[in-house]
Amino acid sequence: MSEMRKAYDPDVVEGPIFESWMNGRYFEQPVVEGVEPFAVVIPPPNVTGSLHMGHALNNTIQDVVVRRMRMTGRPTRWVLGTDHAGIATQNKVEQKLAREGRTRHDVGREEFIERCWEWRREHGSTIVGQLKAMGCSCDYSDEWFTMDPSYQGAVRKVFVDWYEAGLIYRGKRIINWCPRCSTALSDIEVEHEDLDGRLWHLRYPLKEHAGGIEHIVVATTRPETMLGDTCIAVHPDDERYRDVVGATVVLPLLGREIPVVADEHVDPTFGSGAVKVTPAHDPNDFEIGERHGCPKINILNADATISAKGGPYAGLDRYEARVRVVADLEAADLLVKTDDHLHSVGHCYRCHTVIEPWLSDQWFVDMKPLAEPAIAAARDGRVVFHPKRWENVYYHWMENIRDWCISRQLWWGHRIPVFYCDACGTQRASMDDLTVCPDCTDPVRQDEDVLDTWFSSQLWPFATLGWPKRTPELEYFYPTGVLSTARDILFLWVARMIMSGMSCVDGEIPFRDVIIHPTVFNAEGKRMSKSLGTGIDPLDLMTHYGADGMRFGLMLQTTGNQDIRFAEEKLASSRNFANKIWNASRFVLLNLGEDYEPGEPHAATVADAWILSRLASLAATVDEGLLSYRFGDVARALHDFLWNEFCDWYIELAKPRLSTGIAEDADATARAARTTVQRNLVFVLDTALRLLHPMMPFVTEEIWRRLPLSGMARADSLMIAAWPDRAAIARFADPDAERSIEVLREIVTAIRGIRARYTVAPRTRVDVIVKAVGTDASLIEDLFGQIAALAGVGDLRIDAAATKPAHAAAAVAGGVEVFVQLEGLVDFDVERERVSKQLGEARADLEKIERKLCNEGFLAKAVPEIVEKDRAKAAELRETVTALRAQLAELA
RNA sequence: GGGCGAUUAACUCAGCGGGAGAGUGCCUCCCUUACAAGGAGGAAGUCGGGGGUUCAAAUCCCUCAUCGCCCACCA
Repeated sequence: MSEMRKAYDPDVVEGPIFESWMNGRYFEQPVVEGVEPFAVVIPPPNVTGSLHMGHALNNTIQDVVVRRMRMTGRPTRWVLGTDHAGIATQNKVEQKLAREGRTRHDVGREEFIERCWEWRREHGSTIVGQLKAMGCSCDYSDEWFTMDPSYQGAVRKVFVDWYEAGLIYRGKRIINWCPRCSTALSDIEVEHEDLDGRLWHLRYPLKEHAGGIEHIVVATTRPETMLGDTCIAVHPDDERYRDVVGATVVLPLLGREIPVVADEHVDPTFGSGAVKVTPAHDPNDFEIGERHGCPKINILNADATISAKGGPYAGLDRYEARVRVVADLEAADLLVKTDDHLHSVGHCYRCHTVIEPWLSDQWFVDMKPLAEPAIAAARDGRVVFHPKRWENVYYHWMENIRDWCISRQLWWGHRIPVFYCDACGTQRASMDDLTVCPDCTDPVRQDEDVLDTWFSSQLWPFATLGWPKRTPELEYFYPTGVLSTARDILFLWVARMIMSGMSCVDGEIPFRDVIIHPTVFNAEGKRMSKSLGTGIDPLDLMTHYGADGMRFGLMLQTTGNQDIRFAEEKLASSRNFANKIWNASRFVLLNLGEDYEPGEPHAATVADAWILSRLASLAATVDEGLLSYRFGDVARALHDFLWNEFCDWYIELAKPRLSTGIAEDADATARAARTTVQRNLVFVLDTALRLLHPMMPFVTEEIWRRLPLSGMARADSLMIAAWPDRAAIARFADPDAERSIEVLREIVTAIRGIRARYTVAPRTRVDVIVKAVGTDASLIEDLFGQIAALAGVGDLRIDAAATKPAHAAAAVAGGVEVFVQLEGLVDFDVERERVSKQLGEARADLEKIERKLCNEGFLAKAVPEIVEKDRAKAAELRETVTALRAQLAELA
């Protein structure tokens, strides 16, 4: 094993460590009969994607959960794979073709799909390599892709099953059409954005006056859609329009005659109370049209130009047509007015083009029957959301669920397995590719469309375990344990996995715990976006801070909050933390030497008892914290223990025994003391490294392999070493020792404070008198040597009746007085100012607490422990005030 | 229109019913044989405003303000 460098260098360490994990095949997990397993499926990144901050966070979370579980001995598999990402991949390949001056239609469907596979072969492993760089412990030997042949079989099976069960149907509906992607989208793939628009008020003349009315005013935000109007609707109870219901309106510009109908949907208080109805381009208007038997005129082509139905406007782009229609209406004096109007406009979630509601034939899934059991699964606690509040978001969506448009007019994806026979007019879904009609033997044609990518990714937790085959993996690892993801795909993916999982796998949920992690925003609080240049590349972060530094920095920021405003300084401090641990470990290892005999930890001194007690507390905090997914709390606890307790105090407290025990003239007692402290250092470090490993896998592994462990404690890798048993470590809990070290820390800090105030050189010893009585005195007496060592004290004396020597600076710490002899150094003005300030503060505190103790309500109603605690506090403050008064008097 | 989250030190955030904390930054001193990516000491906050509940409120309730997110058939 190589020499430990002075500074931890992730570049040198991470590669070989990861390779050793791969070689050890620790990531792989076969079926082990009779032992309860634990599985996690990775949210499959898009095959087009590269690692972004959301991935970095989410995969750190999963790796932490998975690594902890693996160390507990549960057979653990983290299933890996990528998503074929229909629209995203198709866009990439189309862009590539465009650079060759061609479109997908030039190359044809077959070659285009081959191009997509080629693209996947070239770029598809990018993100997997990046996961490895992060140290993610996925099973890389079992990588899935949502277009794998077996996965295609699973998708097809679900489609056919649901089709035959009547859950999938085809219909002519208003769907969301993206003119740029040239495909339908589901409702939740549309992102609504409030935009400043306009509300145009148009005057539609009646063919013949009715009830004294010559024309009806209607309002619209999309004037060009008037080309497709097929009726005017008013509310049935609206007195103003009572006489025109049933009358005929002459549609401006086109001259089409359309009726006025009465419909409950119209809000009589909005605008004029009359609505133009365009059944082919608005979902509400579609409903009205259905109810009144009005024609549905589609005035838009797939690319959002005006269709032949648009008369003189045919061929114009939708926005150009808008301008022309408005201008023509104004010229005809049919434009009443134009208001500014803030309204919500739908955009494609892939390319942000404004979508058009468009009437077309599409495939849908009837969701209500699927949603019911999935709602019940959350209600009865089989599926639990973390944080819990997301459960309500889930219920709200699931209980108002609408049918899912699953057909996409793309080429890259799972082709809809429905075959049409034009000869006998039948259609059927089939597991096998059909060429001829089973009924009439005429040739059949397959549906041209592919399925929504989410239709295939919803099968991820069971299709990656071999479903529809009843594989041993499926029987063993399903349901999985944890699903961690971002909140923006709660509906798109998580809810649908629960529904499809329960539908396909015997009603069994796909996972028990759902972690909805925070969204990572940049330092300005804006969404990280590659295209906007507001993103941060996790790979850059890893080169600066190491994989461990990035991971731990993210964990520190993963609190209950729903957003993270990314703070890079947390990564810097995490890198420093790795270095701190590295050096502390180097210190421990350098102090083991030839003479080290491994053995059990032992609380031989107060310091030993204290650090073992703190370790017991840490083990409990980390274990409970990870089980309840409170990553921020766990990271903080590890950081505070290792840095502020182990490094700052225990190692310092250990130094005298280490050096004394190895001196030439060391006796048997001194040598034994050295051995004890060595064993304690190794034990505490070993345990802490195990607890830290899930969050900082590389540095912990590198150090741990160097520790001289034996027997049960040893393993080939920390990855597969035993997770600390917090119940077993709990035996070290020692509140008395914790209090003692607290007093020691206060006294040492007080002496150091005085030294700093008078800039006493580090090597200079100072003489100190401690004024203490009773238990304090004997406690301090026990810690004499250690206080002296830590505070640079020469002569340390304890005296119950001491008064402050003339040339001393004084401090009050933890109820005892400390006098530091500083011949000729003390500045009495400085001391006076300081002591009187402290006295003021102490008196204010005392006054406050005494008022409280005089309050009868407090004495009667507060819990006894609190009253007792405050009484003790008051007593201590009284002593402090007395001491400070005396000091001030002496300074006068 | 409905729902959710946030508002604590200059910055990023913990704390969520009993004496205001961390990291970063800032000030002073120190290359003391684990660590200068460090050590020691220090300054810094009427816990968004206003009500209320309670012996006790940063913490619970109401309300207002500001910022952010989600859902909704806002012509």
